[in-house]
Amino acid sequence: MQTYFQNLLKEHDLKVTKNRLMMLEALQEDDTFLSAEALHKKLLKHNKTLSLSTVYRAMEALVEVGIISPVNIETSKETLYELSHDEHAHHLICLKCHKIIHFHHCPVQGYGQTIEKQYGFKVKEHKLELYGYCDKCQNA
Amino acid sequence: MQTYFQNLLKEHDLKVTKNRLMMLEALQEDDTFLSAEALHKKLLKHNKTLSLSTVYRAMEALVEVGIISPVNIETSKETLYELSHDEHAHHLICLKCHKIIHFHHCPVQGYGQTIEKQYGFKVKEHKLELYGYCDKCQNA
DNA sequence: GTAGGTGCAAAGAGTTTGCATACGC
DNA sequence: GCGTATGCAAACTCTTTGCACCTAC
Repeated sequence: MQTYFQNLLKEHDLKVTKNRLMMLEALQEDDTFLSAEALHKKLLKHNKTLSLSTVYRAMEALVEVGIISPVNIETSKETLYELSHDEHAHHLICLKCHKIIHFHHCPVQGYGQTIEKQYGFKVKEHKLELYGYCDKCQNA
Repeated sequence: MQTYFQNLLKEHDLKVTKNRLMMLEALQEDDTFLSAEALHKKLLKHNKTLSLSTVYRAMEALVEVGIISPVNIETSKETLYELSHDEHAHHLICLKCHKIIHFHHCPVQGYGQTIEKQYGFKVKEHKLELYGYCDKCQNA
């Protein structure tokens, strides 16, 4: 599995460093969004001198080549990061526990054409977030 | 028109002050989103000693009672504010000139039920933003 | 008169940058 | 060895807070 990330970095002309591999593994392990600070805190166990700015710089580089994706959600001021998925996805965000759930069906698909006709606006991408309460938090 | 805002403030048990009226008028005049700083800069003409923290505190109070709405969009780090509209709306955001256009038809309406069935997630609100290029910027 | 609003300065959170050193290739 | 990555400290941006004073009601 390490080999996979090593190749991924090489493919994008990024140097393979221990720090970057750790970050990618941590993101994979959690399979959810992590803030730069959360990632930093988590990885200090493995590299006591890891700097927060290194995390930010790595996130920047990885976002640029598309290996990871940043998201800014309403329930947090921090930018969160996750491994990019092939599939187009949106998010369910629990207002109580802040858990983030991906869902892959996109109710907005094809809607860009309607908008283009109506507003002369060329839609390139979109962001849909549903806020509410998850299974657990509803029953608590 | 001033009277309208005065009443609006009173209705929500907020004191009617010159600063707050100015802010609401400025937001109305622009009919678009303004950041706290943009609002502050704009109003310094009318009140030379207006403090940025006063703007932030006013925004907080006005958001709390629903007179204005905050939005965090991907093209700006700052929180932007606008007068609340009765109608449910989403946004088209130009990636070049950063203009924001409201649109009122909601393609996600009723979609919450599908999500609730599928994920046991109770949807309370949602946010849809379409990013792309406006009329003008497409032809430039 | 009293509670809430305001200005100013300082603090705080999140993020970015400059620079010297270390490391991948 | 060259160029990128890293650690550290400092700077920067946006926002919040403490406190004394002021103003709406």
